[in-house]
Amino acid sequence: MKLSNSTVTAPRKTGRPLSFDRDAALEQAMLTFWRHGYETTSIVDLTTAMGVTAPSLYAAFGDKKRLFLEATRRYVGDQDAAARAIDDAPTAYEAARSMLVNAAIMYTGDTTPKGCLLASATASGSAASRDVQGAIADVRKSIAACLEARIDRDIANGMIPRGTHGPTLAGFVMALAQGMSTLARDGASRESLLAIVETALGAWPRA
Amino acid sequence: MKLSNSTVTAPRKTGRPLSFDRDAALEQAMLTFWRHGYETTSIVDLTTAMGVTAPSLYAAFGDKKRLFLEATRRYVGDQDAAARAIDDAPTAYEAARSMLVNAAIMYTGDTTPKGCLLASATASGSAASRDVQGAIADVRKSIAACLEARIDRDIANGMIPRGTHGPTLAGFVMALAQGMSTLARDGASRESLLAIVETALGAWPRA
DNA sequence: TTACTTTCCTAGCGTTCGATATGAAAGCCA
DNA sequence: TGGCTTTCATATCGAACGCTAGGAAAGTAA
Repeated sequence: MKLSNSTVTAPRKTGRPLSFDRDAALEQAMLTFWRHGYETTSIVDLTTAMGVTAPSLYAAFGDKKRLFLEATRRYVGDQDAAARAIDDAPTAYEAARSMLVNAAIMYTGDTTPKGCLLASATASGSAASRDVQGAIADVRKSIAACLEARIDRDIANGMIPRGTHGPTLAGFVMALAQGMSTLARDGASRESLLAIVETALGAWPRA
Repeated sequence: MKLSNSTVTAPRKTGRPLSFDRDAALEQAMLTFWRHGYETTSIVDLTTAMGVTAPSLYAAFGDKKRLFLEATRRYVGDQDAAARAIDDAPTAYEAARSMLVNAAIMYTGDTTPKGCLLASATASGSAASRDVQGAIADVRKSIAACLEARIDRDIANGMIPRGTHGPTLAGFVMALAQGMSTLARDGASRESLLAIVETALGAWPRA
């Protein structure tokens, strides 16, 4: 299941070359949105973090909304390995486990903001940014659908009891992952989140 | 365990009386912050919803920050019954269950915004509002502490296996509650959240 | 060198932000 | 009635917002 779209940037042939590393600037933008959210990050916050002036930002990324969506694709791309792990895991249980463990680790990095960009950056916002909120919600839903599909495979294979409701089990894992983001933002340690994951997996349906 | 502070408003003796219902205006402010978040709600949004001009808002509530904190106290007050239910529940299991069920119901009301104000209103924000984010985090932590104390009682009473780690179990319940807010914002139905709660409770430690 | 293309920086656009000065209006109390 | 207190509506304030016009600068292509 595909979670991210890759943007192919056409190489320039003439004209003055870019004086900054577009990829590194996007990384800084992603980190800034991750830390401070979409609407609550200003253009000045971004230009400061990216080391770029406002006109350069707009020339390279369009506008604030498109920069955020591209930063989000980059963030999700960091989780593509986890997405493949969902499909390729030996069982849906192992898929959910690795997904939650990876989340616990990613939310508590030393060199990155705490929590999850998808959980916090558009958790609230004005009516003017409803489209952006919806775009991030769609990313969450695609992850849930990926997990749900893996769970349904195990239900069909009999590795999960027949009576199990796939959407509920997937929703349970998603809710836990999103909620762990709040705990991480509140200062929870990586170990405490990993312990919560182990406890949560006790709810996995057994034959 | 106490979760909210009540503000006693001294009754006026002289002067022109208030032309609006302060309590009803606060209710509308609370609903607006609930729907759109703290920083992403403007003063114009508030004055429109409250039916009050800006100078009246500032005279009655101080400033935006104090209005939000008072609105938050009002929101938490709506959950005081649930907080007492935690302490008075026959078991920690029943406390967690009623807390999660109440959350699922509260997050999916027909006449209120979806999700949880405590989970979304300050999920992200600029550095300028770090104090407000911290205040809301403290409310979350006090709820977690309340639940954790109830769990510890059951561990001491032997109603929960001795090896159980109270903070982890409380954190698990908190993470689920916070994460269900995201699902509710994404359109999850009340029934789906209640089903997730039932699944999650399968992780509760058994003797 | 001379066009041509593209990015660079400076400065500032119009709008919205949170918050307020000001004086009239509306109630108590003498 | 005449103070006195407090709230009212009008009209902003300076700062920050997202965004861009305009011309110099730096590269390629002829």
